[in-house]
Amino acid sequence: MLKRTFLHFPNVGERREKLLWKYGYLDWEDIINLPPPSGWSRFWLEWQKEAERSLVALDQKNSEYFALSLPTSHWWRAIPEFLNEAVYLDIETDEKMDVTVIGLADRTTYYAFLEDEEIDKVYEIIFNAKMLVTYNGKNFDVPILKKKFKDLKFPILHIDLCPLFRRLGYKGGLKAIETQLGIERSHQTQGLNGWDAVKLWQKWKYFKDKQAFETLLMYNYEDVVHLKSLLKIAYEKLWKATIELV
DNA sequence: TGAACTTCAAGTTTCAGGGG
DNA sequence: CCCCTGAAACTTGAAGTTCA
Repeated sequence: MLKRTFLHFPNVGERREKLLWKYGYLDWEDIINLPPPSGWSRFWLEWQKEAERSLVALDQKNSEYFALSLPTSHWWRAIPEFLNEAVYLDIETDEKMDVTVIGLADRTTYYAFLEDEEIDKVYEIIFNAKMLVTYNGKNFDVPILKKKFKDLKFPILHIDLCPLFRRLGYKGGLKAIETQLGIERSHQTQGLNGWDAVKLWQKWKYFKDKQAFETLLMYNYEDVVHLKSLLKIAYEKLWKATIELV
């Protein structure tokens, strides 16, 4: 999808991009190798230069380049290209919005960090990622982490699944969407929400309730790994919706 | 050729919604 | 309980088209 994206070319919006597809210009190579459609020659040289720059950026796996040049609402187009370098993030907090658990996953592994424990490792994992994936993380997880850890560097390419699913017509929060898509929670965490996670932490912190602690970690684990399946589903649906309109 | 109209892209404002 | 952004609707402005 990324290679057939022209929205970052000067004077191209969704309308002209669709027209180009219709005329048979399907990716950056076509822009470089084919002559312009009649009446569009005034744009052609600039667009060819941008197509060249985009090919170089993709070859260098430069996710920042695309995040900075594409409108945020179309960042999802870069998902397949940076899937292997994605980091999935979900945090839990206490009632004062203080971080209690930082849950992270990369392509192969899930990590849970408690409070400030091993924070260097958190910095490293996030710093090395080329794409960040969250649910409502732009409004919640990222601002909270940035406030507490001021020099934590996030990838600019941040896929927040919340607005994407809303655009696809799914109402409600993460758990509601999972139910609609047939993604199941374990028996242990069934029916729990974010506020329950706050209470589980309190039970552990003040009453050393080991069971509550285990449940909290399971809850975070499921939140984080479900992001992986949701990301793929969102991409498929957005891609189909974009192509259908051509 | 120039005035009126059309077509897009891009900038601005407003408000509803999901996280712990 | 408290936290915050983004999409939609509307406006502006540049460039193109039509027609006398």
